[in-house]
Parts: sequence; structure tokens; C-alpha cells
Amino acid sequence: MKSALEKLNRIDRHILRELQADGRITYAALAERVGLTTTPCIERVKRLERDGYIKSYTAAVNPEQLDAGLIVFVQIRLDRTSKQSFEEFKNALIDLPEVQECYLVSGNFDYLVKARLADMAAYRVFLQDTLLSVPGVQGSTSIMVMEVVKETLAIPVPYS
Amino acid sequence: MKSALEKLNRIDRHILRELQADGRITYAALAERVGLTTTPCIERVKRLERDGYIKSYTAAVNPEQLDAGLIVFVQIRLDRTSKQSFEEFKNALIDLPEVQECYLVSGNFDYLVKARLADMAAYRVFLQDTLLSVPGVQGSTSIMVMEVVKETLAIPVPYS
DNA sequence: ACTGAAAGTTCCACAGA
DNA sequence: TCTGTGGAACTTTCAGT
Repeated sequence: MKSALEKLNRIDRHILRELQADGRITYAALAERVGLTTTPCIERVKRLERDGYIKSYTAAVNPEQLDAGLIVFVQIRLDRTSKQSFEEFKNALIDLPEVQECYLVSGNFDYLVKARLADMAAYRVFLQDTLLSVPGVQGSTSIMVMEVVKETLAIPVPYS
Repeated sequence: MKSALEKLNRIDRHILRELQADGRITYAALAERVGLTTTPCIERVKRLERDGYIKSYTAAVNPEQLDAGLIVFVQIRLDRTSKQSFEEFKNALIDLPEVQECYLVSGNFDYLVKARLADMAAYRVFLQDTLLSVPGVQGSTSIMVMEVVKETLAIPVPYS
């Protein structure tokens, strides 16, 4: 079984690195960085997009300045007796703008939710009125983030 | 105290939404979407960048296709007796490419680390040879992600 | 799969309101 | 802070290797 990265040659991996570092780089500048002219460079980028290596491009905005400076992880335990609970919970959660990540995880609880809130007041409202009022939720444990040590979106792509 | 969002007018918030949804949109198209001509639109984007609302632009790549399909959260307990441990730990962690997020958190353990690995074999190596061999680490608990329900980078910016 | 060039867009600085 | 304009830069297509 070939590793996923080996399907991409050195230039493609270089392109992925550059586009992760600067998603708005021009094709002309990108081509120069990876040692191509613009035409084949654009072709490679389009193929990376088509093949799903690049899902989208996005501006990374600063949560601190946008009423979302508080990060909290909430472990949610669901009522396991009904299988319907899981689907209901997912559907309820997926549209909440405060919820940035949600995972089904191993262990004593069922879901791990990462949310961004303005402050503790907003957190209390979110937990009580939103999360805990979803049908099937049995209990929760919150982990408050005191300090962000690292937070990156980048997937490492080796060998320049 | 004015909320952070209220420092931005409707057009600026609209720009932030559009750039989060498509980080490579041309200024011409962005200007049309927000109802401006290109010159003032570019000025607003540059100001949002200067004022730190926009931190960077990035391509979102697919971890599944890049040997990083497995997500694991590791709770790390540190030796609390030495204050030096915290700095050492942070410095050791911050450069690890597998570590996508790292937080100092409240509760029984000290750090919560989110890492992306190729598979369970890579996870075991990472935990033993990398995380647990950092000086000052007393213990760890791992939470394996079974299913990704939601994973977004976007910070909600209300009122179009 | 790449080069180079031509034609069409976009960017961006400047003048003006 | 906006509109409009013109030259430079960039994108994109196409013929050729």
C-alpha cells in the first residue's frame, strides 16, 4: 500500500506547502517559487483541487477581535439506549456557529465539542440553553482553555 | 465596553464572511459582492489585515489524503514542581508538525494536545518517542477520534 | 508535460468629488 | 470614503516542442 503522500511528486508537495502558507499568492509568484512557468503551475493547482487535496481557500480571522476569544471543550455523554439520539445530536450541533469542531470519540463520553464563545457569560448560556437542551444529552464535562500554545490549520507536507 | 464586532461596519463584516468562504476571490468579485468598486474594497481588506482581523490566508488541504487521517487528543499532566517544565514543554511541542493544537487547560491535567497522525502505528511512536519523552511529563490520557462530525475554521460573523 | 506569447482581466495608484 | 481611469501585473488560452 502506497502512502498517500507518495502519489504526489515533489513539485505538487511544494505547491501544497506554499498555498497553505499563503493562500492568496498569485500563480505567477507560486510558479516562480516552485520552479515552473505559470501554465503548468496552474494546471497542477487545478488538479490538486479536482483530486481533493485542496478542499478550499480561506482567510484566517482573529477570534480575539471577533467575540470568540474563549475556547471551551465540552465532553458530552448521550443516552445510549436510542440510536436516534446520535443522529439528532449531530444534526442539532452541526449548524451551531459557536461549534468549531465536533468529534465522536472513544472513552467514557461520546462526543467532544470545541466551541468558541465571547466570554463566560456566553458560555453559560450556550451550555445550558443550547448544548444541554438537545434531546438525549445525559451529561457534560467542560474543559476551559486558559492559554493557546499552538493553533495551526496546516497539514505538514514533507520534503519542501 | 463595546463588543469587538461593533467596531466593524456591515461592509467589513461582509468582507470577512466572503474571504472566509473563499480566500482566493478576486478583489473585483469581492467588491461586487459587497456593493463597492474595487478601490475602496481593497482599502478595507488591507485595513482588516493591518488591524489584525485577518491573520493570514491559507489553502485547506485534505488530511485524509496526506497521511494525517487519524486525529487524537492527548491530555498531558506535567510535573508541577518546577516552573521550568511548562516553558520546556511548550518549546518542545510548538515545533512538532503532528501537533495541530495545544492548549493550557483547567482541570486535572495541564495540557490538551490535538495531533494528526497517519495511523495507530504512527500514533504509538508519536506518544512514546515524542510526547512522553519530553522532560517533566508525568502522564497522559489519549482520546481517539472515531468520526469527525464537524470541523470548520470559520469564525461566525453575523448580519451578512 | 513544459515553454512562450497573445488576449483578456485584475490590480492598484492617482486624480477628482 | 467613494468613483473612475490608465498603466502594470496577472490570468488564461493556445500553438508549438
